Amino acid sequence: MSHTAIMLIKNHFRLVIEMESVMKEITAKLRQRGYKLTPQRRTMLKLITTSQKHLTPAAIYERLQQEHPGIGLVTIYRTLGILAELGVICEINTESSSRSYLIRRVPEHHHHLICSACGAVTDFTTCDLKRLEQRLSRKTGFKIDDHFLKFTGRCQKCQKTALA
Amino acid sequence: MSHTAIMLIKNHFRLVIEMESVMKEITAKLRQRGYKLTPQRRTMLKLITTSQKHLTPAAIYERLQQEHPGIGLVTIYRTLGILAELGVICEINTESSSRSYLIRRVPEHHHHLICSACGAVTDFTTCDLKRLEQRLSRKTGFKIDDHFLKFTGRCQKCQKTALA
DNA sequence: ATAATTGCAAACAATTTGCAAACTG
DNA sequence: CAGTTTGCAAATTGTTTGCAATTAT
Repeated sequence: MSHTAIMLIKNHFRLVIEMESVMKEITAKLRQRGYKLTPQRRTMLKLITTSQKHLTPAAIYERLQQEHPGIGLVTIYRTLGILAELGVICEINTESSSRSYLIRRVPEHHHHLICSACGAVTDFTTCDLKRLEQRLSRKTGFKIDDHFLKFTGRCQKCQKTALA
Repeated sequence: MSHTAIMLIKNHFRLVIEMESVMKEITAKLRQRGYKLTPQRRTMLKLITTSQKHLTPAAIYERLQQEHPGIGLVTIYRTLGILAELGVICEINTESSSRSYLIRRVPEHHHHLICSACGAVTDFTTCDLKRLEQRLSRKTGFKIDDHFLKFTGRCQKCQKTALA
Protein backbone atom coordinates (compact mmCIF):
# COMPACT_ATOMS: atom_id res chain seq x y z
CA MET A 1 0.00 0.00 0.00
CA SER A 2 1.38 3.38 -1.01
CA HIS A 3 2.22 6.15 1.37
CA THR A 4 -0.49 8.44 0.02
CA ALA A 5 -3.10 5.71 0.37
CA ILE A 6 -2.25 5.32 4.04
CA MET A 7 -2.43 9.03 4.52
CA LEU A 8 -5.85 9.15 2.89
CA ILE A 9 -7.17 6.41 5.15
CA LYS A 10 -5.72 8.04 8.22
CA ASN A 11 -7.30 11.31 7.24
CA HIS A 12 -10.60 9.59 6.66
CA PHE A 13 -10.67 8.13 10.16
CA ARG A 14 -9.61 11.39 11.68
CA LEU A 15 -12.58 13.07 10.01
CA VAL A 16 -15.03 10.37 11.05
CA ILE A 17 -13.95 10.56 14.67
CA GLU A 18 -14.08 14.33 14.65
CA MET A 19 -17.51 14.27 13.04
CA GLU A 20 -18.86 11.89 15.64
CA SER A 21 -17.74 13.98 18.57
CA VAL A 22 -19.10 17.12 16.97
CA MET A 23 -22.40 15.36 16.33
CA LYS A 24 -22.64 14.30 19.97
CA GLU A 25 -22.05 17.84 21.11
CA ILE A 26 -24.69 19.24 18.82
CA THR A 27 -27.35 16.64 19.59
CA ALA A 28 -26.78 17.30 23.30
CA LYS A 29 -27.35 21.00 22.71
CA LEU A 30 -30.54 20.28 20.84
CA ARG A 31 -31.93 18.04 23.58
CA GLN A 32 -30.96 20.57 26.20
CA ARG A 33 -33.27 23.09 24.61
CA GLY A 34 -36.11 20.67 24.17
CA TYR A 35 -35.63 20.07 20.47
CA LYS A 36 -36.20 16.58 19.20
CA LEU A 37 -33.77 14.53 17.21
CA THR A 38 -35.57 13.43 14.09
CA PRO A 39 -34.06 11.39 11.25
CA GLN A 40 -34.22 14.47 9.03
CA ARG A 41 -32.17 16.51 11.47
CA ARG A 42 -29.74 13.68 11.94
CA THR A 43 -29.07 13.42 8.19
CA MET A 44 -28.70 17.17 7.87
CA LEU A 45 -26.24 17.27 10.72
CA LYS A 46 -24.19 14.50 9.18
CA LEU A 47 -23.95 16.45 5.95
CA ILE A 48 -23.16 19.77 7.57
CA THR A 49 -20.57 18.46 9.98
CA THR A 50 -18.63 16.69 7.26
CA SER A 51 -18.85 19.33 4.55
CA GLN A 52 -15.76 21.43 4.03
CA LYS A 53 -17.75 23.90 1.99
CA HIS A 54 -20.49 26.27 2.93
CA LEU A 55 -23.93 25.07 1.91
CA THR A 56 -27.06 26.84 0.75
CA PRO A 57 -30.47 25.49 1.77
CA ALA A 58 -31.04 24.40 -1.82
CA ALA A 59 -27.69 22.59 -1.96
CA ILE A 60 -28.50 20.70 1.22
CA TYR A 61 -31.87 19.80 -0.21
CA GLU A 62 -30.36 18.36 -3.38
CA ARG A 63 -27.63 16.44 -1.63
CA LEU A 64 -30.11 14.92 0.80
CA GLN A 65 -32.50 13.65 -1.84
CA GLN A 66 -30.44 10.47 -2.19
CA GLU A 67 -29.87 9.75 1.45
CA HIS A 68 -33.24 10.87 2.66
CA PRO A 69 -35.73 11.08 -0.22
CA GLY A 70 -38.76 13.17 0.50
CA ILE A 71 -37.16 15.55 2.95
CA GLY A 72 -38.81 18.93 2.60
CA LEU A 73 -37.01 22.13 1.83
CA VAL A 74 -39.11 23.67 4.57
CA THR A 75 -37.61 21.35 7.12
CA ILE A 76 -34.15 22.35 6.01
CA TYR A 77 -34.95 26.01 6.47
CA ARG A 78 -36.38 25.41 9.90
CA THR A 79 -33.49 23.26 11.04
CA LEU A 80 -30.95 25.76 9.77
CA GLY A 81 -32.79 28.39 11.76
CA ILE A 82 -32.49 26.34 14.94
CA LEU A 83 -28.83 25.50 14.38
CA ALA A 84 -27.98 29.13 13.76
CA GLU A 85 -29.86 30.09 16.92
CA LEU A 86 -27.84 27.53 18.88
CA GLY A 87 -24.65 28.94 17.40
CA VAL A 88 -23.78 25.62 15.85
CA ILE A 89 -23.55 26.98 12.34
CA CYS A 90 -22.78 30.45 11.08
CA GLU A 91 -24.12 32.31 8.12
CA ILE A 92 -21.62 33.26 5.48
CA ASN A 93 -21.85 36.59 3.75
CA THR A 94 -22.14 35.57 0.16
CA GLU A 95 -22.78 37.76 -2.85
CA SER A 96 -25.45 35.43 -4.21
CA SER A 97 -29.17 35.78 -3.68
CA SER A 98 -29.43 32.94 -1.21
CA ARG A 99 -27.88 32.34 2.17
CA SER A 100 -25.05 30.02 2.94
CA TYR A 101 -24.30 28.19 6.15
CA LEU A 102 -21.30 26.45 7.56
CA ILE A 103 -20.56 24.38 10.62
CA ARG A 104 -18.89 26.50 13.25
CA ARG A 105 -15.65 24.67 13.90
CA VAL A 106 -14.16 27.41 15.99
CA PRO A 107 -16.45 28.47 18.79
CA GLU A 108 -14.92 31.87 19.41
CA HIS A 109 -14.57 34.93 17.27
CA HIS A 110 -13.12 33.88 13.95
CA HIS A 111 -12.95 34.59 10.24
CA HIS A 112 -13.04 32.75 6.94
CA LEU A 113 -10.74 32.10 4.08
CA ILE A 114 -12.87 31.10 1.12
CA CYS A 115 -11.82 29.42 -2.10
CA SER A 116 -13.58 31.16 -4.94
CA ALA A 117 -13.22 28.08 -7.15
CA CYS A 118 -14.58 25.23 -5.02
CA GLY A 119 -16.11 27.04 -2.08
CA ALA A 120 -13.95 25.35 0.55
CA VAL A 121 -13.71 27.33 3.75
CA THR A 122 -10.89 27.52 6.26
CA ASP A 123 -11.29 29.21 9.60
CA PHE A 124 -8.72 31.37 11.31
CA THR A 125 -8.75 33.21 14.59
CA THR A 126 -5.71 35.45 14.66
CA CYS A 127 -6.68 38.73 13.12
CA ASP A 128 -4.82 41.32 15.10
CA LEU A 129 -6.78 44.37 14.06
CA LYS A 130 -6.43 46.19 17.35
CA ARG A 131 -4.06 48.81 16.04
CA LEU A 132 -6.15 49.57 12.97
CA GLU A 133 -9.25 49.64 15.14
CA GLN A 134 -7.69 52.17 17.49
CA ARG A 135 -6.53 54.35 14.65
CA LEU A 136 -9.99 54.35 13.07
CA SER A 137 -11.64 54.99 16.39
CA ARG A 138 -9.44 58.00 17.02
CA LYS A 139 -9.95 59.40 13.54
CA THR A 140 -13.69 58.97 13.26
CA GLY A 141 -14.97 59.02 16.82
CA PHE A 142 -16.62 55.65 16.33
CA LYS A 143 -16.87 53.28 19.26
CA ILE A 144 -16.03 50.11 17.41
CA ASP A 145 -17.32 46.87 18.84
CA ASP A 146 -16.95 44.25 16.15
CA HIS A 147 -15.43 43.46 12.81
CA PHE A 148 -15.83 41.06 9.92
CA LEU A 149 -12.97 39.94 7.80
CA LYS A 150 -12.94 37.59 4.88
CA PHE A 151 -10.18 36.55 2.51
CA THR A 152 -10.89 35.05 -0.88
CA GLY A 153 -8.55 33.20 -3.18
CA ARG A 154 -7.78 29.73 -4.44
CA CYS A 155 -7.09 26.77 -2.22
CA GLN A 156 -4.13 24.51 -2.85
CA LYS A 157 -6.17 21.94 -4.73
CA CYS A 158 -7.78 24.46 -7.04
CA GLN A 159 -4.49 26.12 -7.86
CA LYS A 160 -3.37 22.88 -9.43
CA THR A 161 -6.49 22.81 -11.55
CA ALA A 162 -5.17 25.19 -14.16
CA LEU A 163 -8.50 26.78 -15.10
CA ALA A 164 -7.59 30.47 -14.80
CA MET B 1 -25.42 84.04 15.43
CA SER B 2 -23.89 81.30 17.53
CA HIS B 3 -20.71 79.50 16.71
CA THR B 4 -22.44 76.16 16.22
CA ALA B 5 -24.99 77.71 13.88
CA ILE B 6 -22.20 79.06 11.70
CA MET B 7 -20.53 75.67 11.68
CA LEU B 8 -23.77 74.00 10.65
CA ILE B 9 -24.24 76.39 7.75
CA LYS B 10 -20.65 76.00 6.65
CA ASN B 11 -21.03 72.25 6.75
CA HIS B 12 -24.22 72.47 4.80
CA PHE B 13 -22.58 74.39 1.99
CA ARG B 14 -19.60 72.09 1.96
CA LEU B 15 -21.92 69.15 1.45
CA VAL B 16 -23.91 70.86 -1.28
CA ILE B 17 -20.76 71.76 -3.20
CA GLU B 18 -19.36 68.27 -2.80
CA MET B 19 -22.64 66.73 -3.90
CA GLU B 20 -22.76 68.89 -7.01
CA SER B 21 -19.29 67.96 -8.15
CA VAL B 22 -19.97 64.29 -7.52
CA MET B 23 -23.20 64.57 -9.49
CA LYS B 24 -21.39 66.12 -12.42
CA GLU B 25 -18.86 63.35 -12.44
CA ILE B 26 -21.50 60.67 -12.40
CA THR B 27 -23.72 62.21 -15.06
CA ALA B 28 -20.67 62.53 -17.29
CA LYS B 29 -19.95 58.84 -16.82
CA LEU B 30 -23.52 57.96 -17.68
CA ARG B 31 -23.50 60.02 -20.88
CA GLN B 32 -20.15 58.57 -21.83
CA ARG B 33 -21.68 55.13 -21.95
CA GLY B 34 -24.76 56.23 -23.83
CA TYR B 35 -27.09 56.22 -20.84
CA LYS B 36 -29.68 58.96 -20.71
CA LEU B 37 -30.22 61.33 -17.85
CA THR B 38 -33.88 61.06 -16.93
CA PRO B 39 -35.61 62.93 -14.11
CA GLN B 40 -35.95 59.64 -12.26
CA ARG B 41 -32.23 59.02 -12.38
CA ARG B 42 -31.50 62.59 -11.40
CA THR B 43 -33.63 62.31 -8.27
CA MET B 44 -32.11 58.98 -7.37
CA LEU B 45 -28.62 60.34 -7.76
CA LYS B 46 -29.43 63.34 -5.60
CA LEU B 47 -30.62 61.01 -2.85
CA ILE B 48 -27.73 58.59 -3.11
CA THR B 49 -25.00 61.19 -3.29
CA THR B 50 -26.26 63.01 -0.20
CA SER B 51 -27.11 60.02 1.94
CA GLN B 52 -24.61 59.13 4.62
CA LYS B 53 -26.26 55.77 5.07
CA HIS B 54 -26.48 52.78 2.83
CA LEU B 55 -29.82 52.42 1.13
CA THR B 56 -31.90 49.44 0.09
CA PRO B 57 -33.96 49.60 -3.11
CA ALA B 58 -37.12 49.72 -1.00
CA ALA B 59 -35.78 52.56 1.13
CA ILE B 60 -34.96 54.58 -1.97
CA TYR B 61 -38.43 53.91 -3.29
CA GLU B 62 -40.10 55.15 -0.14
CA ARG B 63 -37.97 58.24 0.19
CA LEU B 64 -38.57 59.18 -3.43
CA GLN B 65 -42.35 58.96 -3.28
CA GLN B 66 -42.51 62.54 -2.02
CA GLU B 67 -40.04 64.10 -4.37
CA HIS B 68 -40.96 62.07 -7.42
CA PRO B 69 -44.36 60.40 -6.97
CA GLY B 70 -44.99 57.53 -9.28
CA ILE B 71 -41.41 56.42 -9.70
CA GLY B 72 -41.38 52.67 -10.14
CA LEU B 73 -39.46 50.29 -7.97
CA VAL B 74 -38.38 48.62 -11.22
CA THR B 75 -36.66 51.78 -12.34
CA ILE B 76 -34.80 51.92 -9.07
CA TYR B 77 -33.55 48.38 -9.49
CA ARG B 78 -32.44 49.05 -13.03
CA THR B 79 -30.69 52.29 -12.17
CA LEU B 80 -28.92 50.69 -9.23
CA GLY B 81 -27.74 48.00 -11.63
CA ILE B 82 -26.27 50.59 -13.98
CA LEU B 83 -24.63 52.58 -11.20
CA ALA B 84 -23.05 49.45 -9.77
CA GLU B 85 -21.80 48.50 -13.21
CA LEU B 86 -20.23 51.95 -13.59
CA GLY B 87 -18.60 51.53 -10.21
CA VAL B 88 -20.38 54.60 -8.88
CA ILE B 89 -21.99 52.76 -6.01
CA CYS B 90 -20.97 49.64 -4.17
CA GLU B 91 -23.04 46.91 -2.67
CA ILE B 92 -22.80 46.48 1.05
CA ASN B 93 -22.76 43.04 2.61
CA THR B 94 -25.72 43.26 4.87
CA GLU B 95 -27.25 40.55 6.98
CA SER B 96 -30.77 41.39 5.89
CA SER B 97 -32.66 39.76 3.07
CA SER B 98 -32.32 42.67 0.66
CA ARG B 99 -29.31 44.42 -0.84
CA SER B 100 -27.91 47.70 0.21
CA TYR B 101 -26.07 50.23 -1.86
CA LEU B 102 -23.90 53.17 -1.08
CA ILE B 103 -22.22 55.91 -3.06
CA ARG B 104 -18.59 55.05 -3.63
CA ARG B 105 -16.75 58.04 -2.22
CA VAL B 106 -13.39 56.42 -2.46
CA PRO B 107 -12.70 55.05 -5.91
CA GLU B 108 -9.99 52.56 -4.98
CA HIS B 109 -9.99 49.51 -2.78
CA HIS B 110 -11.57 50.45 0.51
CA HIS B 111 -13.59 49.26 3.47
CA HIS B 112 -16.48 50.41 5.61
CA LEU B 113 -17.08 51.43 9.15
CA ILE B 114 -20.78 51.08 9.83
CA CYS B 115 -22.83 52.51 12.67
CA SER B 116 -25.16 49.82 13.92
CA ALA B 117 -27.52 52.41 15.36
CA CYS B 118 -28.15 54.83 12.49
CA GLY B 119 -26.54 53.04 9.57
CA ALA B 120 -24.09 55.81 8.75
CA VAL B 121 -21.09 54.60 6.82
CA THR B 122 -17.53 55.88 6.79
CA ASP B 123 -14.96 54.72 4.29
CA PHE B 124 -11.34 53.98 4.98
CA THR B 125 -8.55 52.78 2.76
CA THR B 126 -5.65 51.85 5.01
CA CYS B 127 -6.06 48.23 5.96
CA ASP B 128 -2.55 46.85 6.03
CA LEU B 129 -3.40 43.17 6.00
CA LYS B 130 -0.35 42.12 4.02
CA ARG B 131 1.37 40.45 6.93
CA LEU B 132 -1.72 38.52 8.00
CA GLU B 133 -2.34 37.58 4.39
CA GLN B 134 1.16 36.20 4.03
CA ARG B 135 0.91 34.24 7.23
CA LEU B 136 -2.39 32.69 6.19
CA SER B 137 -1.09 31.97 2.74
CA ARG B 138 1.90 30.15 4.14
CA LYS B 139 -0.16 28.19 6.63
CA THR B 140 -2.99 27.11 4.36
CA GLY B 141 -1.48 27.09 0.88
CA PHE B 142 -4.19 29.46 -0.34
CA LYS B 143 -3.34 31.95 -3.05
CA ILE B 144 -5.19 34.91 -1.61
CA ASP B 145 -6.33 37.57 -4.02
CA ASP B 146 -8.81 39.73 -2.17
CA HIS B 147 -10.26 40.55 1.20
CA PHE B 148 -13.29 42.20 2.75
CA LEU B 149 -13.19 43.99 6.02
CA LYS B 150 -15.94 45.71 7.90
CA PHE B 151 -16.05 47.34 11.31
CA THR B 152 -19.26 47.92 13.17
CA GLY B 153 -19.92 50.14 16.14
CA ARG B 154 -21.57 53.39 17.11
CA CYS B 155 -20.80 56.69 15.48
CA GLN B 156 -20.11 59.78 17.52
CA LYS B 157 -23.67 61.07 17.24
CA CYS B 158 -25.26 57.79 18.30
CA GLN B 159 -22.98 57.39 21.28
CA LYS B 160 -24.51 60.55 22.73
CA THR B 161 -27.96 59.10 22.27
CA ALA B 162 -27.88 57.03 25.42
CA LEU B 163 -30.08 54.18 24.16
CA ALA B 164 -28.09 51.09 25.14
C1' DA C 1 -35.90 60.33 -35.47
C1' DT C 2 -34.17 56.80 -32.91
C1' DA C 3 -32.69 54.30 -29.41
C1' DA C 4 -33.06 54.25 -24.41
C1' DT C 5 -36.16 54.43 -20.57
C1' DT C 6 -40.31 54.05 -18.01
C1' DG C 7 -43.96 51.61 -15.39
C1' DC C 8 -47.25 48.19 -15.53
C1' DA C 9 -48.30 43.38 -14.96
C1' DA C 10 -46.70 39.12 -14.69
C1' DA C 11 -42.88 35.85 -13.94
C1' DC C 12 -39.43 34.17 -10.96
C1' DA C 13 -36.74 33.00 -6.86
C1' DA C 14 -35.99 32.57 -1.98
C1' DT C 15 -38.10 32.16 2.27
C1' DT C 16 -42.04 31.83 5.60
C1' DT C 17 -46.49 30.39 7.47
C1' DG C 18 -50.98 27.59 8.39
C1' DC C 19 -52.29 23.24 9.19
C1' DA C 20 -53.36 18.24 9.52
C1' DA C 21 -50.93 14.01 9.96
C1' DA C 22 -46.83 11.59 11.84
C1' DC C 23 -43.45 11.05 15.14
C1' DT C 24 -40.08 11.68 19.47
C1' DG C 25 -39.20 11.46 24.20
C1' DC D 1 -49.64 10.84 25.54
C1' DA D 2 -48.36 15.64 24.92
C1' DG D 3 -45.99 18.52 22.50
C1' DT D 4 -42.77 18.75 18.49
C1' DT D 5 -41.87 18.20 13.91
C1' DT D 6 -42.88 17.17 9.23
C1' DG D 7 -44.33 18.23 4.48
C1' DC D 8 -47.75 19.97 1.72
C1' DA D 9 -49.84 24.02 -0.31
C1' DA D 10 -50.30 28.65 -0.21
C1' DA D 11 -48.70 33.23 1.18
C1' DT D 12 -44.87 36.62 1.40
C1' DT D 13 -40.91 39.10 0.12
C1' DG D 14 -37.30 40.56 -3.03
C1' DT D 15 -35.93 40.90 -7.75
C1' DT D 16 -36.30 40.33 -12.86
C1' DT D 17 -38.49 40.34 -17.45
C1' DG D 18 -41.83 41.31 -21.53
C1' DC D 19 -43.90 44.92 -23.54
C1' DA D 20 -46.28 49.09 -25.22
C1' DA D 21 -46.11 53.92 -24.40
C1' DT D 22 -43.02 57.75 -23.41
C1' DT D 23 -38.92 60.56 -23.49
C1' DA D 24 -33.87 62.29 -23.94
C1' DT D 25 -30.51 63.25 -27.09
